[in-house]
Amino acid sequence: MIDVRLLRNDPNLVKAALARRGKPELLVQLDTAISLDEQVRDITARRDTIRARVNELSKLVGTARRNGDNDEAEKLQAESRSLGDDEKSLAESFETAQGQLRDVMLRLPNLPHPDAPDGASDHDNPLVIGPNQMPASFTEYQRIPHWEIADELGILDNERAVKLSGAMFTMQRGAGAMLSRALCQYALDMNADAFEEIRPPSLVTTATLTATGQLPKFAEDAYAIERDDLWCIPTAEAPLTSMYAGEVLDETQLPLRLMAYSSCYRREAGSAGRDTRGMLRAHEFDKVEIFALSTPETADELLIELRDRAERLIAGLGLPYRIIEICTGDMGQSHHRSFDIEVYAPGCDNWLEVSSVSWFSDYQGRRADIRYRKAGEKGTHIANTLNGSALAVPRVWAAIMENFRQADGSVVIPEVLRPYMRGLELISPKN
RNA sequence: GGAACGGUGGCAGAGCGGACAAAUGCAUCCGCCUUGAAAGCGGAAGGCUCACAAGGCCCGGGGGUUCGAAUCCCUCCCGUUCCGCCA
Repeated sequence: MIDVRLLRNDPNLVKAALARRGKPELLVQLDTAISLDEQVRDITARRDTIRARVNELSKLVGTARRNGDNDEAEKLQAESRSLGDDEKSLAESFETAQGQLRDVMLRLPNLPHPDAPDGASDHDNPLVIGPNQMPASFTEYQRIPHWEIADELGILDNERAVKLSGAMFTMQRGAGAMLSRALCQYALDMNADAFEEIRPPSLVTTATLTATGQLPKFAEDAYAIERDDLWCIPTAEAPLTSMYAGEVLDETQLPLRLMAYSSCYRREAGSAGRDTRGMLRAHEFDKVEIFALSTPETADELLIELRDRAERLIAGLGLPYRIIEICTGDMGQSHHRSFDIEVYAPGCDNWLEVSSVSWFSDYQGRRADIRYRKAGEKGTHIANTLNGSALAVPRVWAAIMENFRQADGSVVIPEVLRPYMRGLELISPKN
């Protein structure tokens, strides 16, 4: 959520920042929020005046009763009772206006960082790093899509996955399954120097998904378990962010670095029919997420740290990659500033988004109510959140297939993964 | 899932219709004392809203009764113990 106070005190600044997202309807929503806020404050003032009088009268009633002055008490009670009706109706108006304001605020996206590049769509995302590790040319035998390669190797069995769960579910087997697990272990081990490993729940409450911004606006994209009022996490970002929800941390605890392996569940409601083959888009996939809670002062450095860590993983695998920055028109709702790492897959002839690293300023922190206290200072501040996919398994898996395929059809396993694959160096059709 | 008992400040824990933002202890901070510390003595400290003050709100969440609710009633959530089920 945007800070309502900022909206109140400097509406033009907020308008200018949101305008950069290039969606005129946002400015209309903004005006709605501003007028609702005025309403709420007006009602609050009137309601509180009445409450103050009722509290005062109640005290007087108590005194009168103790002194045995029952006539006076009756009189005061009558006055208080009549105020009660006004209070009640004002309290109801307050609830209504407050609810409307909250709903509008929850749906408003975050303000882009001043340094985030302007742009209308993903075509305007500037290249920041790379392409790196790009070979001069690709061979014919690398120009095979991974689903064909994997099929030939017998390590991907999507037909049976569909039998079990329906379209857009995948299933790896044998060395393919081992490769998925190896990628996760690799990502976790490479960040264990600074990040505490968490194994979070995969099912979370509505409040948890609201804190990160998936709800209420993007409910269609998430799997809901209605009977128990739970949601399947679309990313470990959700549970990691809400771990400290409602808590007040000490500034010395920050930055707080966490990482988690989890399965991720996405309905992919808006992308039916896209990337249906292979591993590029699935309802369930594995990912290792890295996450940080920080003060606003250190957040920009942390963003680069997280990006560097994600880059190091991809570089370590020897895959061709590049890093782009997300422009204002392509930014996610909660994002303040954001980078994507893309890997080139010669078989698909495509740059695949394998990691997204973002800074959320205090947008999620406010929704989750995560605060910190500075030593020797009164009051609390909202924490900043940052996160990034350290490694999203399926697309990296696919890129490994296509980049490291040999003339004989076998696929070389990147050296860094071999310790996690019982020493296996090569996946060949015989395995 | 069933039963019983609980949920109060950083922690422990009293209060169980009116003077309660809430005793007391521990912890914290500031004085005094001391060479320094401990002990002792005295004092200060909750959060949110808010330019500030005033006012309002906060005793697990929500609703109700009442002139007035931490306190009574309903409901939900969570915890502990016992039973049931179970990897």
